[in-house]
Amino acid sequence: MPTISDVAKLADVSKTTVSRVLNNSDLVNYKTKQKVLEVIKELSYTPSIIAQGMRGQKTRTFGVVIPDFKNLYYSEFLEHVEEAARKHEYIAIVCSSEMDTERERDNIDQLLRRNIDGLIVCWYKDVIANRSFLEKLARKLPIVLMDQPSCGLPVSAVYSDGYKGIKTLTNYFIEKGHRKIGIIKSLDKFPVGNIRFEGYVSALREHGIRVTENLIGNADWTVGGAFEATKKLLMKSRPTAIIAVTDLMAIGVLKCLNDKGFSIPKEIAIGGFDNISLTSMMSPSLTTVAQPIQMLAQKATDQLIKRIENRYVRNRDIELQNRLIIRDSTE
Amino acid sequence: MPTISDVAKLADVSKTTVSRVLNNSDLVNYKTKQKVLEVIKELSYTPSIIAQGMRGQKTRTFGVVIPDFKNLYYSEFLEHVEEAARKHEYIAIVCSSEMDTERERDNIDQLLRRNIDGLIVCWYKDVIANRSFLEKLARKLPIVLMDQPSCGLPVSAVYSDGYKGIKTLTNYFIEKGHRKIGIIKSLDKFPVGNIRFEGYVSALREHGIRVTENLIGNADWTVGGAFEATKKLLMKSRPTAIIAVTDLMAIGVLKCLNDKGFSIPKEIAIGGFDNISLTSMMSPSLTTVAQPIQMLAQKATDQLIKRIENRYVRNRDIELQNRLIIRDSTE
DNA sequence: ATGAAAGCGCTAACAA
DNA sequence: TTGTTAGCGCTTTCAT
Repeated sequence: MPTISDVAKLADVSKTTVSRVLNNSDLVNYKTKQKVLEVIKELSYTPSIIAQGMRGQKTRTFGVVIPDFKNLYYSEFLEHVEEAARKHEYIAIVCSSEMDTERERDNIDQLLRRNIDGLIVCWYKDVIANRSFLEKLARKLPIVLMDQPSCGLPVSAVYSDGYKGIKTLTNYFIEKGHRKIGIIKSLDKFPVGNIRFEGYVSALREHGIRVTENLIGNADWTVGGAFEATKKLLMKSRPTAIIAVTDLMAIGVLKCLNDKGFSIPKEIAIGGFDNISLTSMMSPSLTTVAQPIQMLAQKATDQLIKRIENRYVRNRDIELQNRLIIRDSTE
Repeated sequence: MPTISDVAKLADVSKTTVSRVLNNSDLVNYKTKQKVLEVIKELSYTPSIIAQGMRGQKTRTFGVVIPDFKNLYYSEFLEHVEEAARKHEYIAIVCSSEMDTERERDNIDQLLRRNIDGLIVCWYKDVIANRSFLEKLARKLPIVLMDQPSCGLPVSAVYSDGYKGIKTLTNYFIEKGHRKIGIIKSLDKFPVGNIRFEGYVSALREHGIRVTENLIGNADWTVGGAFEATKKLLMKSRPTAIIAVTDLMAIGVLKCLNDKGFSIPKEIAIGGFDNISLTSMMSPSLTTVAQPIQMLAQKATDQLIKRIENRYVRNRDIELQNRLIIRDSTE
């Protein structure tokens, strides 16, 4: 790889002049500039961002940590983050923790050591329990937290309201006459999942429907996990509708119901959350609460870059609307 | 972020000594080492890989370019690449070109400017047509080409034999008595897709079955594309089995057949390629040619890192075996 | 309008 | 066993 010195030598100018040309300074004579540009082209030279970063403390690179590459919600998210980053000539380094906390911290360490300018954190873990970790991190560089509000932490946050989303979906089922509505929620204390679950509880309560333990299944965030959870749930009860707190899990629910020979939506209806593109390609296609994934990604990226480039930009919570999309898995 | 100088000052030694401690040199007194380690811990200092790279020309970072984040084959591939990279304390920067050539070159440029040590290229584009581009690239850094042989290019390659895979699948259908076997292949001249298609052609020929245009559908590599292609195909003919050259596309085929009310596999059987984890979660579960995705990822990463760390390691083609997995989409 | 020199954080060659 | 010095590729004073 040619360096700025190579260019300088060939163009018979100083490194400074080359640097000026690169940065479009107007303190350089037209002819000189042309000559330098020619040499740059000839050597197909591009400045090393690493070296630039070394000097200027900025690498035009930010990190993205996600829990799981195989969750299509993140696939679509990443696709849009990448696109948004490109527009600003930034590049994203993506790390997946595969749902392992230690691995996640490790990944973040590795990213920090590579002088990233900022970080987008996709987490379904408990923000509060990780408060001090996040606070320490936020002191080092701008952070955007995805899919949940910032809860007073010194970070920006971008999300849609999972509580409202699942509540709307549940209300829809209730309006359609369903009374025995099952739900496949997430294990443990993952606020992203819990908040959605709370929406379900609230909708039932408001309609005077009792929340019963045997209509509630617990699963990790995978298709297979939801499949198993649904199996268990069906041994305890016979709902007329099942909600999954993510589309990926809804696919597992669907598989289980299909295997057992239930007619969908006639015998059991299904609703999901996210609106990943695959939902429309299931049989039957899945009713879901659509998150504006592209907009979420774009807002997150834009907000992060704004904070990186201007230290006076303040953190903020950006809430976007989700909306119910009715498909064939409900009547 | 604290620097090596901060540590040196606080520990009252030189930067060199700190550096020695960091790199486990044994030329440092035990007590000094303890003191330095203490300070390192106190400041929670980690050396900047950027600065290390600036000096030593290595960043322990490699690039991965893929065509599409939403193809679960790549999701799974990435998951395993990440894991393999971690073992060597490398980190991968992933860029998706979203099937856009210009964007891909752009991404590669951006990666190069960040001093990556090597590059894994997932391509279904024509290697030959891009020969000079790849040759130039390979002169700059070690390259591993995925999913197709190196065709004499100065790169390493890791793949399983798509020709043999689809041929095996096709033969299986033929043995089961199928004669009208449709195929959804990829658009244009994408060798990865074409090679698989050739396996289909060869199997038919060997059994004296004519290859008919109206049993062949063309699609991009998406679920939706395959869905449309299947629709078209069914207007021209009524196969008893349909092969898709990727599982993702098989999902599109399945959706189309389900929509039309065909009983699977009784009226029409389906076969795919890749064995992404979702295949077992479709209804019915999909018969497919399993690529050893994890092993492919691991071999690719290991080979790349070997080449990075020892310039005398030679490029090689690594071919792994795929195998047919029978599930419910075929009898 | 141009260039020389210093310095970003680190390591390696050389000296002590 | 430890430290001094130089330099990786770049930008930014500060001179000229």
